[in-house]
Amino acid sequence: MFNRWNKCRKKLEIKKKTTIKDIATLLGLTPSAVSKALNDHPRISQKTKAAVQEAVIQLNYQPNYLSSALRKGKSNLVGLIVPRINTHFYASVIENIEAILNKNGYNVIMAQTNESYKKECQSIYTLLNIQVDGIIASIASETVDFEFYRKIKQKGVPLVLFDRGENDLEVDYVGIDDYNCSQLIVEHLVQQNCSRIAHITGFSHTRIFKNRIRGFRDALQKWELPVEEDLIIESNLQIEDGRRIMASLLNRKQRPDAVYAASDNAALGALQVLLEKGIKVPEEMALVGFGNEPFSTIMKPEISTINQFSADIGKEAALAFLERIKHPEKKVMLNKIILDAALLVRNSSKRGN
Amino acid sequence: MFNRWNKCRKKLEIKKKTTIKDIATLLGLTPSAVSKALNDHPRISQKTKAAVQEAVIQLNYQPNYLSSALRKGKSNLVGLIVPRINTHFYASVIENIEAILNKNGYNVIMAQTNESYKKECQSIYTLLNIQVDGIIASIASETVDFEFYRKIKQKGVPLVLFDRGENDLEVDYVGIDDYNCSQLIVEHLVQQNCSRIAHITGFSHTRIFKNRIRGFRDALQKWELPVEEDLIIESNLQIEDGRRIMASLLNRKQRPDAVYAASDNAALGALQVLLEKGIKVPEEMALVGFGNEPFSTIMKPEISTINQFSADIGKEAALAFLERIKHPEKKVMLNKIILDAALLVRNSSKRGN
DNA sequence: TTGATTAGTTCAATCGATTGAATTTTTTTC
DNA sequence: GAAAAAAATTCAATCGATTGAACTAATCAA
Repeated sequence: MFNRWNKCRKKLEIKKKTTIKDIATLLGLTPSAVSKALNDHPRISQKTKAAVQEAVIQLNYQPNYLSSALRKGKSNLVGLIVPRINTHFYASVIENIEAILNKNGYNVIMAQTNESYKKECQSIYTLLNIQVDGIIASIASETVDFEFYRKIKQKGVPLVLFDRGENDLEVDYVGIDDYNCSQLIVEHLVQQNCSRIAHITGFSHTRIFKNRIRGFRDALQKWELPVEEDLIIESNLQIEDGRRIMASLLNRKQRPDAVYAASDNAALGALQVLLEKGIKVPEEMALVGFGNEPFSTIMKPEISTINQFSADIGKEAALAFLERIKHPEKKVMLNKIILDAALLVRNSSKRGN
Repeated sequence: MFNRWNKCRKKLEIKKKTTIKDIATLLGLTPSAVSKALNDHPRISQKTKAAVQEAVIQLNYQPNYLSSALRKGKSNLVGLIVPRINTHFYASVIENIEAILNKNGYNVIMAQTNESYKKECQSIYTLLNIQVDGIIASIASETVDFEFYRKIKQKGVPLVLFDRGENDLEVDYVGIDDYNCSQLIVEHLVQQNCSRIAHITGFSHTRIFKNRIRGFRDALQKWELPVEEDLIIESNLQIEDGRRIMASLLNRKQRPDAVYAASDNAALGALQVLLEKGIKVPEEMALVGFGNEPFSTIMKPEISTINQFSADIGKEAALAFLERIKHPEKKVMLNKIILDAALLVRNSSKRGN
């Protein structure tokens, strides 16, 4: 099939793929001399290099990436595995990873897992198959078995995790201090005179949520508030879950006076219910989200949230990969890069007292 | 640098890259026999094929994608150029393109232009350099010169455009009927007894916005409303522009009684201003957006908008590419696939009359 | 038994660039 | 002007899989 196409192109003389051979012929050199000239080899004269550069332009030469990748044993491709690209957080991380890697001669191959373990395994398999030079990933929420990630390590392919990481894998990790974020939020809410704080969290097998829960519990104790287990509620953190859980919280005899949601989506769902029921925010119920998604500022009141500085996370993840490539001899081990995050206090939790 | 790493791996015997050679040695065959067995060549016996399959599992063999790509002259990579991935629309298109192409053995390389012409040119250059088997793109808003896209065509690389297309390029295009969408919206607003409709549009050199404007004008005439040129306002369609333009519209002596924004973001900005100024929506000002971004339903009132069925756009774009690959002999020409879009009437434009 | 078929493999070239060693060319030195 | 040193280039193997042609067995017909 493809051959027919190639032949067809040849016949029509559309196919003009220039190779170093063409340049060599044109200049009366050998392909190897041309290759060395292109790679700025010290043993090639300036005159020749200049001539080759000229010919490159003349013949509109583009090096065949595949052949050089094959020969050099590296593809200059980096796999990027993310749960979803449709949040501002991931979009921003991706944008920054892409920018930095592009600048360093790498291209990014994207794979979305849609939070599915199966899709994640497939993606890893494919990326390894394509011979990527490294993989940067944020683990799907479904994933509890890290066998496939271990396979990446075994193959000697650099692996960097961000946001959703896993200590046991003992690889580079870039993220924020989730434990501390919970502490910040609780501290802030306590200062706003809240005393019964509910926490809508994600799946507790995920490390980041585990940490947020831990931080939440410890902070309550620090401020001498009772830890009520039934105020810590697991969810998928989507809008619907936020609505559902908020509604159920409101039905309790003893309502909480503040809600800390581990995502802006959940916070948004909660806020919608509060507004619909005419409950005053933040007076009757203070609300804090997580992630600083753009929509957190479009509601009235604007939603207080944690700014994760997604751009920095992307940058650091890309840099961690480049560092790994530069120093392959370094032993791969758990290397956590914890970035600052900041609490953005907005009207959903700002009681004027 | 990389060689050192390779040597290092060899020394540590981590490097276990099995090649067809290894399989050949194990089974007492030649590499070519193994290759043919793997590719289900008719002249290889079933027995041998079975043995090879067994060995593949035994040795944990993964074919070297680079070498086969080099030999076959195709990379199984498809370039995907989008302005931004941070809207629901593009995220959804990408998700569906990826799903379909993956299923057909292709991998997707993503490039974001951030609406920049320069970045777009770079992306095209890189993708061609990587020898992608095709490019699926949505043109950046800055782009007015299509030279680089022509280069794709010249190289014989299949090109499919979606959403932001260009007739002159004469390639496959997948999109919706923008002209008709404007007509739908005007018709709806007229039926809600609106008579002075403003239109916040995008950069008018972009074909889709040109079409929406044309549809808007024609619809006004059809309904015998005057076309007031100063009610058609160009913008970058972001929230801020929506706010700014809405504010200026409100300052006019003769206010419009409806606004049709060519993006949900612009509609959102407009709505914020309206709510802040206490103007009743839709009674005093009806509002319609475009794109059905998820946030269009989180405000009160919910924003009426156009559902572009982004999933279908993605699917069709991927299929158009596959079709092109399957029939390379077909002459490349303008081939428009226009999908249905639907007006979602919500409270921002639903006057109870 | 010989010649013709067919099945099953192997051979050898190829894709295009890279690279260390070898060779040729040029320059320097005595 | 010959020998030595330095510079520039060529040689040839390589990366790993693919593929048409060639070759060897085994099977069949006459």
